Amino acid sequence: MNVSRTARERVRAELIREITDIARRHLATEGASGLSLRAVARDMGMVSSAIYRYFPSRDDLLTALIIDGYNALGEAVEDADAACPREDVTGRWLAVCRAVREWALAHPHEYALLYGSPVPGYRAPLDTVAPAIRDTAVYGRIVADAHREGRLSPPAFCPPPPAVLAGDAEVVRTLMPDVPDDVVTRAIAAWTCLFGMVSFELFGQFENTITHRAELFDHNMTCMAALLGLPV
Amino acid sequence: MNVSRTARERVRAELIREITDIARRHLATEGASGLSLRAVARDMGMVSSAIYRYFPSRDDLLTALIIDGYNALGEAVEDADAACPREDVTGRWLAVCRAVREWALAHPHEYALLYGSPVPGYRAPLDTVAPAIRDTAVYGRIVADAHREGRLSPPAFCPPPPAVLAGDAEVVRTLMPDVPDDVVTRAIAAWTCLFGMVSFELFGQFENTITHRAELFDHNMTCMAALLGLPV
DNA sequence: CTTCGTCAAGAGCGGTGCTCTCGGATTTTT
DNA sequence: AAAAATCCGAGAGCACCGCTCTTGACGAAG
Repeated sequence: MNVSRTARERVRAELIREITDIARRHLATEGASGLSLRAVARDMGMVSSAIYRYFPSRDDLLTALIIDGYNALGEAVEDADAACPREDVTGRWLAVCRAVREWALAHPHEYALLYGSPVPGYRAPLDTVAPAIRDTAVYGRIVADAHREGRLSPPAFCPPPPAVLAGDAEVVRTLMPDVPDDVVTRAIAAWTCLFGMVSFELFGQFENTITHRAELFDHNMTCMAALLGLPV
Repeated sequence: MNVSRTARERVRAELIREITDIARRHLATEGASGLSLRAVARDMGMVSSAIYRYFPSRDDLLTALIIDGYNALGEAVEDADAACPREDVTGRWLAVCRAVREWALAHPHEYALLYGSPVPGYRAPLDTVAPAIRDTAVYGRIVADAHREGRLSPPAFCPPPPAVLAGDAEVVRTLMPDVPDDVVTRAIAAWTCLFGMVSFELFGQFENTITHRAELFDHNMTCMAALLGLPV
């Protein structure tokens, strides 16, 4: 009965994969709010109600796409990091930045789903948090490596972080062990600046202003590396 | 005939104002995608088709809300800047940062409309660009003032921006006259970091991680001031 | 062979943006 | 003052949406 059950399960898993694939294609062309179960069903030659056998609601389909998106971005970031020599911490940081930007440019609607305005009424389930920090985990490893190997010399012009942030820094340190508080806050600043740049570019804030976006991005991320204390 | 014409025009203008007010209320409670012309019409005791006499499409209503939002944020930023002594450039920068964050926290859905994922299929008309840069214009004035009065001493650890960015810097300089290229790129970095922080906080990226958000925000914006070369 | 769970299909509910037409009111012109 | 042009609200209607419920077919399990 195990084999027969897996027979049914297999076709079911196959259909789920096909639904998410088509949904991702729709997402790429129409955006999150244009994702319609009926359209997906139409593309599959199914009747719309049949989709509900596999995804109980539109939000559940969205959750699947969000998890896939986080994993895709996380994998891109992991690959970019792995392609660098481990001791070249600045190169790894820049590679991660570029990987985020390039993945976002290649999948704008998926990026918007992950880092743009939250979908109203949608509450991200807990299954999303693990994939959501794959990229951040890579980043934390880079900072931790740089710190452990003594390659981190943060410039002294920043005031020390207030003591009240120590608790939050403790939480962040689970991703970048042993890193001191002031480096933690700068790491957050650099990370938010990275996503701020990508979001500005993708969401149209650079329209009619910035034309050489890759160059500006690289330069600003290099400045952020310097702010972090990485050798530039 | 002028007075009679304005009679009609006046009730028309009044209705337009009432529609946008109700729409803004709906936007605040349901978000952009929950904004429905029929619901607005229902709230006004009107029939849905009547709304189209005043806004030819949902996108036009959205445009009105976007323009209002940019103006509200711009005004908040202008007020915050004006409340500071003109020579306290660092204080003005911090006041602007806090004004952006506080306005965003008070009007999350409007902020999402302005700086979040673009509404698919929606193309912002040209009327939005002037209100859209009110806040940036204030920022530019602060940087320009600081530079003109010799209060800007950018730390030397950043590499100079590549020459290819000179053209873009020229465009940005319309908002911050006479500022050198390297300060322009840092100014962009600080500005994107500001909105990156606000977006991260508002869009849920700090969930389960950062609890003292105002303190982290202030500290990071102070670091950005230092990066810019403002006295800290 | 019968029972039971799974599934596709269809009808239907209430909602959406948007269009069109039809009268009535108002304004403008003659 | 009468006639013409304009504006406007109401209603019906189209095609779409998410979602629910029922029905009937099919295959696996006892």
